[in-house]
Amino acid sequence: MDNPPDPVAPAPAAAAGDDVAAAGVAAAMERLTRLVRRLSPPAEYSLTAAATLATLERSGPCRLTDLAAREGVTQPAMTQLISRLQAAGLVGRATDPHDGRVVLIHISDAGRTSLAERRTGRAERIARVLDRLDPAEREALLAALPAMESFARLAEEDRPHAHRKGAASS
Amino acid sequence: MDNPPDPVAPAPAAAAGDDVAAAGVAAAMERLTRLVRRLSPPAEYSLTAAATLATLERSGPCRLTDLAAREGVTQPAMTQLISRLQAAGLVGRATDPHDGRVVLIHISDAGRTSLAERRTGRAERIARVLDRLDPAEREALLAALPAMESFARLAEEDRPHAHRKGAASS
DNA sequence: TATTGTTATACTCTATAACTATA
DNA sequence: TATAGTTATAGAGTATAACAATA
Repeated sequence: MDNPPDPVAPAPAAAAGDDVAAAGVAAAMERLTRLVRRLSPPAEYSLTAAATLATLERSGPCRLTDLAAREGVTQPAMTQLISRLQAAGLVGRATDPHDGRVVLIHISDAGRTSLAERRTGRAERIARVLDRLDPAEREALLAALPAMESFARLAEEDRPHAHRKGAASS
Repeated sequence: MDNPPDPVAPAPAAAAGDDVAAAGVAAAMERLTRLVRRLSPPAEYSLTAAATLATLERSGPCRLTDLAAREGVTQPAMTQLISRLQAAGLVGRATDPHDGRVVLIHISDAGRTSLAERRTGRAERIARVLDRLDPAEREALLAALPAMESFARLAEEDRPHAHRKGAASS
């Protein structure tokens, strides 16, 4: 694939071998990302919407601000997303009795159903591909699932500060 | 951020077979997708733009229609994307001498440089996370990279028909 | 005053439909 | 007529800034 042309480049907190490993992981993630869009149903709702629903299902009612932070979007963006989801009947709003400012979002039964259907559809497609994968590779893929979970968790924790993103040029 | 104490139960660990496996893969992909957006803060250009550039770099000059099909977007969308990338100096257009209708897109040196920078930046972040991953898990993740490649390739072949509208779920 | 959330506005990206040019 | 690409227009999704309500 791509070979880092400079063997010097001392990464701040990474060993030398990790550079190559990271490049491989990066390439794989790039490819898998495109894949998700293809294996997902024709965009009944967006990726963020699906992720938000999943979070609500997994963690229960959640404040809007927390949701926004968790999904990596701004508060206004989450307000609008929730409004769309609410209009579609997939989530509900409720005010916190202890704090009048707070809005608690919860997934509805329809939301759970929709999420389940989406997952089923995608799982079917994935299963079809897995079925055609080399057994050894399938084994390797499944063996790496816990690692992916850990990786994702670590990566989500790894952003106390926004790593100098150069003033977002555009 | 404050409380991600979920004991991590992505798949109801059971030896049921491909169904469970697919669900696990689906969950991992869902999570990794969100991750890509966070680990790719450059936002210099979109995910599709990056993927398109990568395709052009990997496969050489390409017809616009082929690019659109390959990236899973419509022809007009690709026309506009290419126009943006061309305006940014990252790709170039050329007419096919054999067929006046055809437009061949090629990546420019600036495009290659930009792509390399993007990859480097992301690889650094990934390396930082990998560094904190449990050695056994890191091992498992790296061992699964070829499988991910194969999986992605198979999945891309698995769509003889373009997407149709309606009948979204399942 | 600080927070939680909403509204206003602008921009990016994508899709469908209609169009031009070449084969 | 069929194919390759563009233009026109609409809509989703997001961000920043300004605002209202509650603590």
